[in-house]
Amino acid sequence: MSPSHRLTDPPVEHRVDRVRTRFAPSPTGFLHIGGARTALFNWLYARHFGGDFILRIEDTDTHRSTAAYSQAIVEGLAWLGLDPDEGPIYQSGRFERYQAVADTLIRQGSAYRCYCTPQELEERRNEQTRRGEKPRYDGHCRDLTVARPGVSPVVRFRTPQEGAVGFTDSVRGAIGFENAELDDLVILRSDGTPTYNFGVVVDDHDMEITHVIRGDDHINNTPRQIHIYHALGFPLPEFAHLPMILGPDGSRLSKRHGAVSVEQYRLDGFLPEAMVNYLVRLGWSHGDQEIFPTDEMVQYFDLTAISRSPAIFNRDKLTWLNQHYLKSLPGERIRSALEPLLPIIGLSEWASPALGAVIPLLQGRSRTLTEMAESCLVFYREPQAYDEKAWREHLGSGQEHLLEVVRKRLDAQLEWTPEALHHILTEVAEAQGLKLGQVAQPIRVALTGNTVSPPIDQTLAVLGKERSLARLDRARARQAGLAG
RNA sequence: GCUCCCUUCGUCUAGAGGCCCAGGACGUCGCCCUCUCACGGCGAAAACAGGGGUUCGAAUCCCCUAGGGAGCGCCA
Repeated sequence: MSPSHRLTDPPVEHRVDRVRTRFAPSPTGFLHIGGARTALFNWLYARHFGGDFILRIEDTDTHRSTAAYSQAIVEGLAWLGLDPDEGPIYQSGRFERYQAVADTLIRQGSAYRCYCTPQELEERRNEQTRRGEKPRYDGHCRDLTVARPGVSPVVRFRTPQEGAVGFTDSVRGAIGFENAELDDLVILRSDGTPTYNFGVVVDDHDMEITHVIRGDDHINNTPRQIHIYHALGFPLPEFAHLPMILGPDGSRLSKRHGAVSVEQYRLDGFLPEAMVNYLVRLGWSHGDQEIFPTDEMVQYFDLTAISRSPAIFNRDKLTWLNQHYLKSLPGERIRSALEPLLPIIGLSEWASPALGAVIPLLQGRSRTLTEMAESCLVFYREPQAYDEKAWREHLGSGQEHLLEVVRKRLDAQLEWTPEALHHILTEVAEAQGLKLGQVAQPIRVALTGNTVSPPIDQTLAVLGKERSLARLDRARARQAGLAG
C-alpha cells in the first residue's frame, strides 16, 4: 500500500482463541481442482492448529444452485479425506438472518434501497464503458427519500467515497484500495436474497471464522467486505488469498482443459492420496520435500510458505505421484480403491486367483488404478487373442518343442512357488542351451497373449498350476493347428 | 478502459544480500540393472522477463518497462 493510503478505520485487533477456517463453495458445479485445493489448505490450517474446519454451501443464487451439486461437493471432500467439523451449512437456510442484518444497516444509514432497474443499470454501465470509465454504480438512489412505485428495490451498501481501505494479507502482505474505486454494491436482491459479498461477511462473522483462506479472485472483493465488517462493528478475520490454478495454456483452469472435477480423477484411477499430495504442492512448499504423508502436511503447513504466483496444473506430475502411492501404499488400501473400478472395465468376478495376490504384482507397474484394473484382466480371463507378432517370434513354427518341454516339467512340479518355478525355468533354459529370456517370453505369450506381464515366475505362481497348464495346452493346440 | 495482483529450468518449486557461473522434483534424453513391462540406480540438456538504480557484493532491496492473471453483475 502506498503512503497516500489512509485507512478509514484501523483494523480491529482481536485475539484468536481457536482457529476456525471454512470452505465455502457455491453448488453450481462439481468440486473442481481449484476448489479442492482451497478446501485442502483450509483443512490443513485448521488441523495444524487443532481448530475447526467448516463447510458452508453458498447457495444464495437459487437459480443456479442444485442439491445434486451440493451432494457432489460433499462427496468429493469425503473422498479426499477433508472432513468438516461443522456443516454443511446452507446459506439458503439463513435468509432471515441476512434480511435482519440488512435492516440494521438500513436503519443506521449504512445501506439504502435502490429502485434502479436492471435495464437502467445496464444502460448506464454501457455508457460509462463507452466513455472509457470503469463501470460502476453511480449512486443514483443514494439519497432518495421516497420509494419508487412499481419497482421492488434492492438494498445497496453505502460505501465510503473518501479515503482508502487496506488490509494485510497473510500471503501477499499489504494491499490497499482507494474507496473512490469502489461503488455501492447490492447486498440484498429484489427478491430479498443476499448477494455473495454480504452473505460471506455475515456468515464468517456468525460462524466465528478466524482465517479466510480463498482464491485470489476474491482480493478485489475484500475491501468491499471490510467496509461491511466495519459498518456492522464486526472484528476482521485474517485474510489469505491463494494464487489461481491455471490450465496448461496459462489461462484459468476450465472444462476445455480436460478433466477439472475431482470426481473425474477418481474415475480415471487416481488415488485421493496422490491428488491431495499433488494439490498441496501447488502453491505451497516445505523445502525440497515432494512426498507428504497427511500427518506431515498437517505438521508443516503454514500460510507464510504459500507462493504468490499462479500455478499451472500438470497432469504428468499428478500421475507420477499416483504411481508412487500405487507402489508404496499397503495392498489392502489399493484393493479397496481398485475394486470399484473393476466392473467399469468389464470384470464381473475376481475371486480366483485372490485379488490380494494379484495386486502386489501390479503395484509398481501401474500409473493409475485403471491401468492396474486392465492388467488384472489377464489373471481372470484366458487370452482373448494372441498378439500375432509376438506369436510368430516366440511360438511360431519350429518352436513347438519348448512349450512341450516346459509343460511336461511344470506338470511334474508340486511346489508351486515363484522360487521353485524360477528354478525350473532356469534349468530348462540351461538344458536347452537358451537364455532365461528365450524361455520366459514364449511362456509369457502362451499365458497372456502378449509380451508384457509381471515376472514370469510370479505370473505362473499367482495363476496357479491348473490355469497355467490349461493355457499352455491352449497355446500348444493352436501351434498344432497352425502347423497342420 | 480503470483498479488490484503476479513474474527463477517446458511444469511445480528451493532461494528471505555473499553458502548460487542458482538446488530439488515431474517431464525429456542417455547409460546401468533385467525374462518382458515397469521399479530402481547413475548422468545430461534446461531458468533468475528486460532496463535502470542502491550496495564492496543482488535471483534476493527500490524504480521503470514488458508480459500474464483477476475484478469492475440483482454470479460466487
